[in-house]
Amino acid sequence: MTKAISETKEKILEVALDLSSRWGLVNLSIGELAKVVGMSKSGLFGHFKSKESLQKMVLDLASLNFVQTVIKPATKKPRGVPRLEAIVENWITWSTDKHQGGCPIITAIIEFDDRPGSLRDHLKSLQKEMLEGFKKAVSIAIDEKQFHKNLSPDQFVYELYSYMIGFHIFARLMNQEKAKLKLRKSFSDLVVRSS
Amino acid sequence: MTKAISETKEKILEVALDLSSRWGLVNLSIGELAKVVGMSKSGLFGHFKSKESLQKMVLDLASLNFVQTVIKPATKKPRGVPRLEAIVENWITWSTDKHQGGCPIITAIIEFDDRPGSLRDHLKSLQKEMLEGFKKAVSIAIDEKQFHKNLSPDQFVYELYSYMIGFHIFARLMNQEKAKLKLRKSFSDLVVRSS
DNA sequence: AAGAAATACGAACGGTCGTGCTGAGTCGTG
DNA sequence: CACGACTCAGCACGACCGTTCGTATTTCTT
Repeated sequence: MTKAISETKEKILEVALDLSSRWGLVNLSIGELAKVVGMSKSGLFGHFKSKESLQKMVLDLASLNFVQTVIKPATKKPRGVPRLEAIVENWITWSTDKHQGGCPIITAIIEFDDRPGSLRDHLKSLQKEMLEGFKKAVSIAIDEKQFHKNLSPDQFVYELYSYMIGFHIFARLMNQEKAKLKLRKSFSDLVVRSS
Repeated sequence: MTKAISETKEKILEVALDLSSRWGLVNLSIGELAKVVGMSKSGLFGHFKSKESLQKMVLDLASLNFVQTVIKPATKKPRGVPRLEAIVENWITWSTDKHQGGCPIITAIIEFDDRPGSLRDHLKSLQKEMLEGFKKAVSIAIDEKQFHKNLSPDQFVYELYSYMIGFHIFARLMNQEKAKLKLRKSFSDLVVRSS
């Protein structure tokens, strides 16, 4: 299924991801994208049969990048709390350093939460997958006796996820370093009261 | 400064707020808006000299509604924790029952966090005002000895705000009733550990 | 009642949107 | 060398965008 992607297509998708992290997937324009990439609108369009398919591929690239920079390095850390800590730190890096416009997935979620269609469904399943991964990491911490027995992974993940999104917004509303401090403080408190 | 707004203009702005809560302020189209309201594009446009001014007025209406349905009723509750609880409950109502597309302000924040301009500045100041209000409510709870002396209102507000936004997203990703339960649980835990 | 101002309309503007078609250039394979 | 497959540019399409203009109708002021 995962066919080799041509070099041009890859380049296009990278630029598209960058643009859409700033202006959203909906307002990603093929003409503008072509201008930035340096090719004609129709030439670029030929690679994707529709805008929706382009958007879907951008989403998949974003989720691939997310796994590669946030999840995968974290799995090399010891099971339990250290792994969760790595996820948070990697996520901060991913959402601030790697994307000019912040986490492109959060942007997409807000954009599509009221736009029915296959893109929204796709996004939902990507998110569910991610949340399941987080839940599993929490369960492992419970198994390792780092978190207490009756902690609800669901609730933990809800709070963690909320802090992350809260950071994403606070970072743009106020000094970004302050927002990082807040996220780290809230997260470590969450860990302490879960232990 | 607060001139009387004509009936037509009010009606337009109400529809515009409804539409933009679903599809965002950026993608709010004057032609579509006119069609829904039932008047001509140019006739509608005449009320606002530009799209940006329309967007600004929609934002102001949203913030006015927010104050009226979330903040004002809460100030009638006893100082401290009951007032904070009222804010949370009113906010749930505001973001789920009163708007088809969820809290329009959150949508706008995500849309404009990377779009420099006067709208973004306006939005930022509205948000800061709101956060200051929350902080004040927390400080009151400290003064009333309901929260312990060395609690940081800043950190409390960050967590509360994060839970709210987290709810906004979870409600669309999963069963909405479950999301409400999560928000209420996290909030009451927050209150307990702040006391 | 007469004039001024506000309101709303239809038509049209230049521009951008996503998309389709045609044809030229490039490439690997026989 | 010739062939088909692929890649990309050029051009054009219909639709919609925000905005302007001229004009008819209503409403307010005097």
